[in-house]
Amino acid sequence: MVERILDAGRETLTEYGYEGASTSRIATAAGISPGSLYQYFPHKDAIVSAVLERYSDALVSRVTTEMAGRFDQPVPVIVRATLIALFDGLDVEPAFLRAAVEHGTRLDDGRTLTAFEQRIGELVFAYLTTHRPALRPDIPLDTAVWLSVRTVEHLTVRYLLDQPPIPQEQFLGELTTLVLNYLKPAS
Amino acid sequence: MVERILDAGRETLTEYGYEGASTSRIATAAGISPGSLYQYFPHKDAIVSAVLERYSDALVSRVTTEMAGRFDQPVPVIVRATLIALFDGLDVEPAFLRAAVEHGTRLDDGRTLTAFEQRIGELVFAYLTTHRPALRPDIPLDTAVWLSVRTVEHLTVRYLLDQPPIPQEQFLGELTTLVLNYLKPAS
Amino acid sequence: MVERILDAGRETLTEYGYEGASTSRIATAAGISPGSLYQYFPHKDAIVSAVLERYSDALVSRVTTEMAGRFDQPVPVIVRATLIALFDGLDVEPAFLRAAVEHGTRLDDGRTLTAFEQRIGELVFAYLTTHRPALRPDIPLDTAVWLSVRTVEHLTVRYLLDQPPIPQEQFLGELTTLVLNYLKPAS
Amino acid sequence: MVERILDAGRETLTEYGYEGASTSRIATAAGISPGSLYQYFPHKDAIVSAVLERYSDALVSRVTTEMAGRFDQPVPVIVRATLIALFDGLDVEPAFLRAAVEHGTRLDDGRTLTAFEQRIGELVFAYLTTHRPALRPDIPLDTAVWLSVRTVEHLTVRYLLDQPPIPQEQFLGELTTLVLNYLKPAS
DNA sequence: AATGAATGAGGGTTCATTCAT
DNA sequence: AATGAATGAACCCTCATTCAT
Repeated sequence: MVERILDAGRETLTEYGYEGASTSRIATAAGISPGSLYQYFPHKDAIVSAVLERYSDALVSRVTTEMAGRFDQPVPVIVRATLIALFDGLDVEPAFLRAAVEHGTRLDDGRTLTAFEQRIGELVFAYLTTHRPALRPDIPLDTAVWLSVRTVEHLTVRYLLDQPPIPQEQFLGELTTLVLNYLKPAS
Repeated sequence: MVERILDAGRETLTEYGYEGASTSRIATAAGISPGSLYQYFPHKDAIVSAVLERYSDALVSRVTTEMAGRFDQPVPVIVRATLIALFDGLDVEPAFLRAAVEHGTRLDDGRTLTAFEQRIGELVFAYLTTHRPALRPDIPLDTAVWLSVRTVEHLTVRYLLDQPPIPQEQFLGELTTLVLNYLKPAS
Repeated sequence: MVERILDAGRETLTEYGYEGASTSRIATAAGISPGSLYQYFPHKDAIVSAVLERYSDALVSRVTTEMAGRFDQPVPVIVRATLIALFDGLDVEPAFLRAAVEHGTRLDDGRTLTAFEQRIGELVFAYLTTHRPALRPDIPLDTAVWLSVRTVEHLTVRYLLDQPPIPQEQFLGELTTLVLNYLKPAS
Repeated sequence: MVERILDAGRETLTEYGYEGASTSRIATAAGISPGSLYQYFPHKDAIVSAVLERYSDALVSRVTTEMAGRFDQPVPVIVRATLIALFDGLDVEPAFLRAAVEHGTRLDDGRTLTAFEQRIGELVFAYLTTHRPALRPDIPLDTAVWLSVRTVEHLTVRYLLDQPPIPQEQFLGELTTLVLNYLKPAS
């Protein structure tokens, strides 16, 4: 049932956008009455947050799996693999992605987004730490991770949302270059 | 009068945030009645959009001026100067910046943001075109601009909004490195 | 307009009782839309409170006038006159009186009732002070006033609400006796 | 089981007040499910009424016992004893007393209160009848009882609820005087 | 041009009651 | 008997927009 509400929430978010996702619409989409929503969630925001958290978790999980299997591989390989995993994970209905971003932007509720970036950041930090020798020696790791994670995330989202006239292959290639050139030592 | 409404809109956005900026609050701040708003703007969103457009214009103008005076200078110099100009231009009241971002996220209204990026992009494109020899030879310029502009913009905004524990100097330094390493030829 | 809402509030209270007096019913009774209520009152309770305050004020005014014109008359005369003034003032539609009592009972909102009793009490206190020699010498005035006011008020309300099989003349006579015998010196 | 619900009802009334005493809270307090409430009571109000009736019964019983043991004693003695018994009986948690009064005020449900007053009234009537010679000769007994009972009850409740700055001793003394002076013959 | 009162659909939420299990 | 999830009408309140003045 929680599941059903979450699905309905996602549908509604996708169809009506962040602002248009009213409790009554969510209830209708779930095939239940408005009151029933409150049997499972304390208030509307909890529903929306849960929807996004579920998605965020799946994404983290996906990226984690991808990286975990390659901790011993060289930086270029893992960066590219990670980028692709993230790209694929974000390549859902654009309308839903847009709603998620709108939510992530919200003051109080940015938590889900922040948490997502935090988790991905930790992962990246761990990996880079073990590969420090392959990196630019003077790099401040914390800062580099902060920048990299947000850059990759944002560019991917924007690419999927705005659909600029850039071939997907080229986009991924350039994004990879962007990250690698930032991390690697001046040859 | 339009001016007065725009000022009021900005004030209200800053003080009450995106959601809290109701028409009646804007009207009050402008010292007029709610009805009068509609003499100058077709609907609320047009007001908010105009407020942000004005800000966006100022920002473009600022960056343009900065770059224009240095078209003959080497890439690292101009990149750094541009970054700083943008940083300073975005370093307004965080509450306003946040409201602007919230609005920029909106489906229909992303236009202002898009237009901003478009204009900055053209500028950067023009500059890079004239400095093509100093760049990585295989770089696809359109794409590189698309990536660079959005990266710089977003990271700066996030830095100002989230205030991560990164010294400003370091942030600007790393951001510069990120961009330069992406553009320059492998040495 | 405030007037119209207040009248509508009173009507609604009378017709539907305290619990049944919803904002939409009040708005309907006033011939306006629900939203308009909030142009004149900050929230529902303010409307109900104002309705009752208006009634309470009228009542205080009536009793005050009655007493004021007789400050120089002997205790029995003024007591009886006051009782009758109060009786007549409370003799409105029983349904409205009932709603008023329900409201007076409410925790937060008892203020109107308390204020009413306070004001009547002050009046009575002033009068009795000037007639102290005609009273039971050992009487604690504050306490006596507290008791008398609440007794008279409550018995009158109950009489009007419950309509016991007691002739009105007898009720007023006995109530007068009750108060006078309490105040006067043991003959 | 009915007992358990009644206890739960009282607890809930005390803790959450009249308005806050929802069926689900009562059910929770009783350790059963909301649905089970309806196995024992036709609707919510029946529960609340029963809670108050139980309390009312206890009160009547207490007063009855007190009076019964003194039918042969003089009026002042029994009046004072009765007043004190009532006072003590009403001196429960104020929150519960308040809830009881709120309920007693209700249109349909005033029955419990009325019944309480009726029963106490009968008792008082019986007593006064046997002591008629000690009373004011012209007193209409029915009416006198009606007035006395409601006066004593209401003043005591108000005293306990509003906690005016009157010492308890003085309150009881004055209340006794009020009643006795009303009943006794002009000396 | 300017007003600002009026609108009214829509928002999120509560809760007494029902009924399939 | 007992459950407790489901109901759904009703609640109070907000606010972008309109329009008579």
